[in-house]
Amino acid sequence: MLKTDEIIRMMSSQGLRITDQRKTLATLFSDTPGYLSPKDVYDYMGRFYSGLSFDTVYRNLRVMEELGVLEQVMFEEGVKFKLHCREHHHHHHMICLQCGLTYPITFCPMDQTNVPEQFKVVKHKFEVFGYCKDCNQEEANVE
Amino acid sequence: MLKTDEIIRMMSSQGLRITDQRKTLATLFSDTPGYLSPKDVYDYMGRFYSGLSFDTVYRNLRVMEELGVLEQVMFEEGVKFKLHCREHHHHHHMICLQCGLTYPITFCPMDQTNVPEQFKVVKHKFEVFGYCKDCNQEEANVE
DNA sequence: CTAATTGCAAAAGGTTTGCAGACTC
DNA sequence: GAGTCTGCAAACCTTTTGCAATTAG
Repeated sequence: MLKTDEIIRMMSSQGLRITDQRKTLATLFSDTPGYLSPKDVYDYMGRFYSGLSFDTVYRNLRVMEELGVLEQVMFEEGVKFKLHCREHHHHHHMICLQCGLTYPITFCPMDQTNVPEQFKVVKHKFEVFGYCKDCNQEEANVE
Repeated sequence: MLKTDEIIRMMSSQGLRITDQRKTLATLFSDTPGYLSPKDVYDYMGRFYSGLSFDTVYRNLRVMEELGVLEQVMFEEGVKFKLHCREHHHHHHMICLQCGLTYPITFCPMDQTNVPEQFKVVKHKFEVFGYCKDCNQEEANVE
């Protein structure tokens, strides 16, 4: 995982200015193991910046994504962001529906997929959703 | 694939009224091998109904989805619809980025995925994107 | 004839853009 | 000091909702 100051350094080296908000964003994402929606980010940031506006959050998410610090994924509920994986090998994710935590899946199903003769594969998506150890337990306790 | 009159019958048997628009919708989807966005549908329908409104398109897409005639999938570009697969077995899709055509993939990667001890899997997604035979050829011709 | 469907208008989300003042480097 | 970033306001796009008129069964 990227640490806060690595993120800061990445942004700074690209000519971006390091504002308080961006520091807080860097900390937020380096402390969060999973995906965050723009609203999640806005709510979190709002606790520290009273006059915070949604557009700034969006702008910073975009900037950080274009820079390769964050990666963006489309869920049923909308767009979410997380730190860009630093894994060197191609991999997929197992994602907790409760807390957003992700585990890497090293196995890639493409290796075993029969592609029709003239179909040119460009990309693929393999995602597993469920409840992680902790969230599973919580759920069990509630019942 | 479902044929137009099967779709009509399904809708009718659920107490839905069969309007001209719904007949056209049924035809559109039974003739389309792939995914359509609400806008695609609206544009197509608009050619036949001058006063067409977007909300009616949405309402009908929703109704047909709730009825199980259509299935809805989230792509990067937004929501899209296609005829609900009638395949009996669980399967995945290979999707053409150009024309939206889908091929079924019978192989399911979940069988070979190592799930961490206490992770409870709820659902998964495996999709392959690329260009189908026809669109591949077109692309080749353009170059 | 009755209830479902449609178009219109308007609202509700989510996301983007232009601008002037504030701030980083 | 120059140029970037921020908040504000407003625009934009997609999707939903309430209502009265229309239409299918």
